[in-house]
Formats: sequence, structure tokens, C-alpha cells
Amino acid sequence: MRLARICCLDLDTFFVSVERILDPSLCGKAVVVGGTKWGRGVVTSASYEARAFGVRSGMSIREASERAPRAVFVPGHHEEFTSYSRRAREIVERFSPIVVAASIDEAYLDFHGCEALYRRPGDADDDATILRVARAMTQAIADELGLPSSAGVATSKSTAKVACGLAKPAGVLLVASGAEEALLGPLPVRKLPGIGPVSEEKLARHGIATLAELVRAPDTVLRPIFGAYTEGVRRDAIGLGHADLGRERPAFREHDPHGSTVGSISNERTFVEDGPSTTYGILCGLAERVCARARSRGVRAGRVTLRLRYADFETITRSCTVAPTAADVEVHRVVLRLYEAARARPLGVRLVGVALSRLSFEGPQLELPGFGEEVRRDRAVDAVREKFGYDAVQLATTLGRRRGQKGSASGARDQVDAGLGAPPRAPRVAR
DNA sequence: TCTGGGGTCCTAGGACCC
DNA sequence: TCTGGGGTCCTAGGACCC
Repeated sequence: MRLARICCLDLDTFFVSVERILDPSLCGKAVVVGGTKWGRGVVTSASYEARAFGVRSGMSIREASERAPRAVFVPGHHEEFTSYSRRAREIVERFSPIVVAASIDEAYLDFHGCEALYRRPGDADDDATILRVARAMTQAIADELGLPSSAGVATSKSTAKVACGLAKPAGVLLVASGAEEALLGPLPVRKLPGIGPVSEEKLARHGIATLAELVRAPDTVLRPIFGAYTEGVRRDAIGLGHADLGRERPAFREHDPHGSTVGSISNERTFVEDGPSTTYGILCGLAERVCARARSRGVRAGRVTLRLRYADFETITRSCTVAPTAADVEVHRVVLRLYEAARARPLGVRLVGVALSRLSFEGPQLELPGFGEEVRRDRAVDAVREKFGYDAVQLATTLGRRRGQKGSASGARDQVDAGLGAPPRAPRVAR
């Protein structure tokens, strides 16, 4: 018997809500979080007042400022977002022992088996009990943190998420077992998690606009669109999807040697102007950052990927399998080699990125020549950064970029190569 | 003044091996 | 002389989510 015991909890317009706590004068105003007004950023969160002007998350800041010229644009206090997210999670964990964080502002809970614990004489049935508990949870988040949130409760993760979306803002909706298909059927296909703009468009070409129509569509139509997901999409569309909460993403997970090969760590930067001559310095800075994050998580990467986006937005990736490493110099070498091989077009570059994947937990250190030295050096740098902040120590090439040195790309590379032999860093303690 | 940055998962072609 | 078939790894790209 399927029961409505899976709960999706989502903090409403999370970044905006945190900004309003930090600056109460933003309450009641159209607020857009995400980069500066004239930069190249996009909207990461928009208040309902801003949405009334047609502002949506993912939209460029430029377009948002055209639609809502009088809105308040703020870049966002990201450390505060992380802090509030953690505190919200602590509250949520009081309500169920099974909580899986899906993102900074979203979590799933499993209430199976919790009915007896929460049951009260006034509750009509167990569904009413769980609904009351979900309301108490959003109320606790509002009371203790001042953050609005919504919750959806259903028999599956997918339906719970849809219900949560329907409950917004600041609402709670429980979809009882058996009521799923009636609720989901009339909804546009785009409402189902996993169906994005591309699939929506492909379905539209077959005259499929609603989930009820999707469910009736033959396999010959759905298979080319959803591939391996086809059966899962079909089940989700009638509310018979999985009730298990799945894996927590590595970024939100404590150290877990059993999940050792999943996950990736990446860092990318879009330039203010296309085609800077300091690309090499930026690449080294990105490589250093992902390596530092890998070391802090106690993992090493078996694959290094370079991402490059040209001025016309064509995006390419080049990757390479490596012996597991989290050493700065190794990743520098690989990234610069990939960049040399990848840059074929005589066009400006607007973004570069570095990703580490095939992560494995650090075993005993290998006794390879030079390996121990690199690791010791990186660890020393990590220790200084731990104390004085990330920017306290920089690679010479990265520093060059920060000081605004122009220099040709090949000049920058020479600096890097020179840095690889000798200890590459000039330690600089901030302040 | 076009279009961020962090991720996950799937597909498909080619290399390579048996 | 076209020449099978299966399995796995590597790589590049793309859809989707927040």
C-alpha cells in the first residue's frame, strides 16, 4: 500500500528571503539576486514582486533590469545562504530521521513509520497527522529563522515535488494515495521534474501538452525523447514513481568511502570581456581552487576536464584520464595541455572552466618520486589558507592576473612553466 | 550590454581486447 | 580477403536541476 509519506520541503525565493533578513528595507519590494545590474550575470532568485514584472530565474540581469527597472539588484551574500541553509536543515532533521538535501534550498523527508509518533486525538487519519507535521515544520522554519517555505507530501518523490510547487508560496499540500493521477494529468508536461524546455518542445511537436497526454503516448514517441528515462517518466507522470529519496549529492554528504567514485568538483569563470590575454592565469587559478576543494574533501581525481566557451557561445569540453591526483602542479599541467590542444577557433573566449571527476578517496600515499613533495607543498598552502583565507597564497601566474598585468598568452604560459620547476608560490599573507 | 556557476545522468562513437 | 560479435573504456556532447 502506497502512502503519502514523502515530503519535499523548499525554501521560498530563498536568496531573496535571506537578503530581506539582512536588510529588512527590501521587504515588499521587487528584489533580484544575482550579479550586478550591468554585469554578465543572470538572475538566481527573484521576489514575487519582481516576478510580477516577468523576471524569472536564469534570465540575464540585463533583461531583468529592462523588465523591472525599479527593482533592487543585489549580488547576494553567499556565506549567509550557506549558513541559513544549514540551520534550516537542522530544523528539518528534528521532524524526520530520514532527510536528504537536494540543493541549498530544497530537501526531501521520509515520514514512513512516523505516524504513531505524531498522532493526536484530533487527527482525522494518518494523512491528516502528516499534513499537520509538515505545517508545523514550515512554521518552525518561519518562527526560528524568519524564512518562508513550502512543502508537498505525496506517495513519491516526484509527485511531492510537484505538490510543493503547487503549494507555493508558503503553503503545504498533501496528495493522498490514489489522487495523484487526477492532480497530475491536467498539468503541463513542463511541471514534471526531468522535463525541460527541450523535451517540452519535442513533445509539443507530437501534440502532447499535458501529463495525461504524455501517459497515453506510445513508446515509439517517448523512447526517442527520453531514452532510458522513458519508463520512469511514465510512472512519474501518473504518480507511481519511486518513494525512495535517492542519494544525497556528494557536496551535501559527509565523507562516505562507499560513494567514492561519484561526484565531481568544478569551477568556471565567465570573463567580463571576451578573449582576455590572461586566460592562462585564470586557468591556473581555477585548477588550484578545484584541487584545494578536492584535498579538503579528502578525494583525488581520476579525470580532468577543461571547458571553453567561445564568444558565439559554442561550448566545448576536453578531458583526460589521469592517475588519481589532487596536486596543483599536476592539474595545471593537464589543463594547460588540454587548452593548447582545444583552442582551435580564432574567436574570443568568454568562459573557461576546470572540473575534476572520477573522485576517489585518498588511500595511503603512493611513494612515487616527487609526489610526496608536491602533496606536502599543497598541504602547507592549504594550512595557510585555512588560517588567513584562500587569497592569502597565490600562484605567481594567478597573481599576475590579479595585478592586472597584460602580457601575451604565451608569456603567461612561460611564467607557469617556470613555476613548475622551482617551488611555484610566493607566499603572501594578506594584510 | 545576450545567456552564471554548481552539479547529475545519459548517449553515442571509436579504440581496443578477446 | 570485407570481416563476426561482445564487452569495456575513453571521450565529447547534451538535457536537466537549482
